[in-house]
Amino acid sequence: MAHRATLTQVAQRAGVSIASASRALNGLVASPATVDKVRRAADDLGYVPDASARALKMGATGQITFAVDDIGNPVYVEMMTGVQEVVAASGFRLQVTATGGTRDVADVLDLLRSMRRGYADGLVLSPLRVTAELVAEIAATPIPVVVIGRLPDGAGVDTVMTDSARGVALAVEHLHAQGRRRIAFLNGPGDTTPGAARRRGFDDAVAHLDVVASTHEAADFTMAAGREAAHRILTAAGRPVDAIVAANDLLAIGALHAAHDLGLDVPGRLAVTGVDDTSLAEIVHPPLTSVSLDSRRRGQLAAELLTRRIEDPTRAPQVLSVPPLLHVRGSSAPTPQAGNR
Amino acid sequence: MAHRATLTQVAQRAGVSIASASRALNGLVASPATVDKVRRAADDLGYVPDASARALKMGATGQITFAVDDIGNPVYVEMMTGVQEVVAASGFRLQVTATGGTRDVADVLDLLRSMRRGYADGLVLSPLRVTAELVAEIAATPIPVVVIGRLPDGAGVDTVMTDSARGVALAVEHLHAQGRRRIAFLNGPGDTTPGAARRRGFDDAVAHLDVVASTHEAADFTMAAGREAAHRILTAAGRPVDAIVAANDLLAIGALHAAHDLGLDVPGRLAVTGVDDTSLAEIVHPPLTSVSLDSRRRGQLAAELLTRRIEDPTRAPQVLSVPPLLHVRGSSAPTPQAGNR
DNA sequence: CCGGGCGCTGTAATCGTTTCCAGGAAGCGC
DNA sequence: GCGCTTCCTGGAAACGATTACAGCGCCCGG
Repeated sequence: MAHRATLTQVAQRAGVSIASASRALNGLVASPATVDKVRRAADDLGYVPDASARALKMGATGQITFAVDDIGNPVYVEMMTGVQEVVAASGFRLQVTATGGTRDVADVLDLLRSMRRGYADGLVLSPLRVTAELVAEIAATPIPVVVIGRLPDGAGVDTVMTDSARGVALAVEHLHAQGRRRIAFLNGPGDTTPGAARRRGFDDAVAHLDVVASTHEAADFTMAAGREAAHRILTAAGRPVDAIVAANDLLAIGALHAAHDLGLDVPGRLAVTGVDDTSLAEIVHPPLTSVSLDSRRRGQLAAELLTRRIEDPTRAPQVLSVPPLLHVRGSSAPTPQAGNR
Repeated sequence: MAHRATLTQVAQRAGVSIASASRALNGLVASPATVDKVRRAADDLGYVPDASARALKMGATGQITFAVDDIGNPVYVEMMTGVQEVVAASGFRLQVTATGGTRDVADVLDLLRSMRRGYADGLVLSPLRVTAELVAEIAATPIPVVVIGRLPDGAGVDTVMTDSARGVALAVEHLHAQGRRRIAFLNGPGDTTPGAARRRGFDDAVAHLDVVASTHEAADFTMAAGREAAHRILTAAGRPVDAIVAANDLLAIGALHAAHDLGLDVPGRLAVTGVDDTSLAEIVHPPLTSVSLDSRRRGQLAAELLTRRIEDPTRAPQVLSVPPLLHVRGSSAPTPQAGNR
């Protein structure tokens, strides 16, 4: 807990003015002799420039904020990794803020408002729910914002999206090709952006296929909610479903558990697919077929958009998209009798 | 991207001096009339105080940094959650920095040095490896640091530890009580702090038990490394082991996979236990018996120590400890046919 | 020998806040 | 009416850095 040296002290010790000291340290015009003296003095004192003072003077903090709704979900961890990679490479520091639970949209508004204090030079945001208020607040934020997700058309904000509707369709088509004909869709809350998109994808996909389809909503994008909802699906009266398409990996894993609880063989009696292709997909048994939306890549792209916009705030807003990709694993294996486990 | 209003503008609009404006907004002495005028002006202009300027003047940023080695491990996510809870409640903002991969200790030193720039008012650190250099650098850091883990005695740093050696012993004793007698310890890198402690715990525990014990090291605290090492353990010549004690959940899950690859029934032929009791333990099948070190609680405690020290930097350094707790689940069920859960 | 240009330096202003200090206007008791 | 306290206010100095500007010495050509 030693005390910090200031530029004034360095200048004093080197016997020059603070202006010269600053110039010497920043590689601006200065005689070799001065540079040498100042360098030595700075080293002796262990001088490091103060971030707040520099930020105040320069009008830039060198920080970027990533706001995430639910740190518990590995998806966001992966996104964060992607963001961090790019952000660190550009010389920024990453600041992560958890905007509370999934239920509260007020939190993220608070965050946006607090950004006006100038904590960071840019913000990456991945909101679960998009309201008009949110869009307005983003527009009013004095620093560049990049959204991972989907905003209303013409929002004029840099965005990285993915076609998760198409992703769900990929899963449905895959299951259909494997001969599954009674497919249930296990969605998260329908009023969230991903919930709405994935439901649309499911509906569109089943519309032109000869399958018996049904849709169900879990209370949350969590494993517990998925397990509970899957129980309902699997114990409902009538002919049993032979496949569950879950809107995300956590829900899918909940479905795997429900199947196990009920003694249903996966993939023999029931196929299950997830979305996000998180690390969890390879951890469970049977390994989970899942649609990758490449969260890490989305994080990288978002960070790139952001750093580019910080450099040149006049750029036209850009919308990038990452295509979904189906990863087939054991949970949707073609034939029952392959019988792993 | 509207431009930001400054206190000067607010004061002008309210027709008072900036001193009065500042006082009015901060609830210091000011007449009701002034407060009213200033409030109104501030609202009109959408004024929010600038963080950098305030930080410069006050010498405090209102930020706390949490440095984590490996965001991929759910343990750290849980710790982060705990830290965030306390930190947010105290009015600080949390900044998370990933200090690269597990292999590089230089990173965390860089981070510590960069803290001297005054980015934050405090730092929570959970280092995987502790070197003399690290301890020295911590001592030289101008802001309070709290370490989650274990430092050399007398380091004089606030610390939150857990008795992970005892934790491993709990697992061993449990397995012994269930009748397991040929127990393998699946450790991560032995040169890490947790690796060393857990190995010690294992050695001590088996020393006074009638078991055949062996120790093995995986390259990393990851599932892939655990699977690979467990393969070696399970295919070694001689009488087969009937239990694997893994040094963490990821390794344990790797072992579950290896067992499955080899067609070994868990818990029938082989019991497996993990450490950390992460959310993954309940995701796998059979659910993993694991020793909880309550990462979230450790995060909370660390954050509390930190905020308290920030308030009063003269406090004597404190070392807190969280006791390990064994959570028995299916992967170590007593008898194959009991099949609980 | 003198003036212009060049290279380097120091003084001082500035970023947006907070806060010390001095001073003015009331209010009060006498 | 006078002195005192009380309350509020504005001016100005910080915090630690960057940087515009002016000034200094020196070299060089004419």
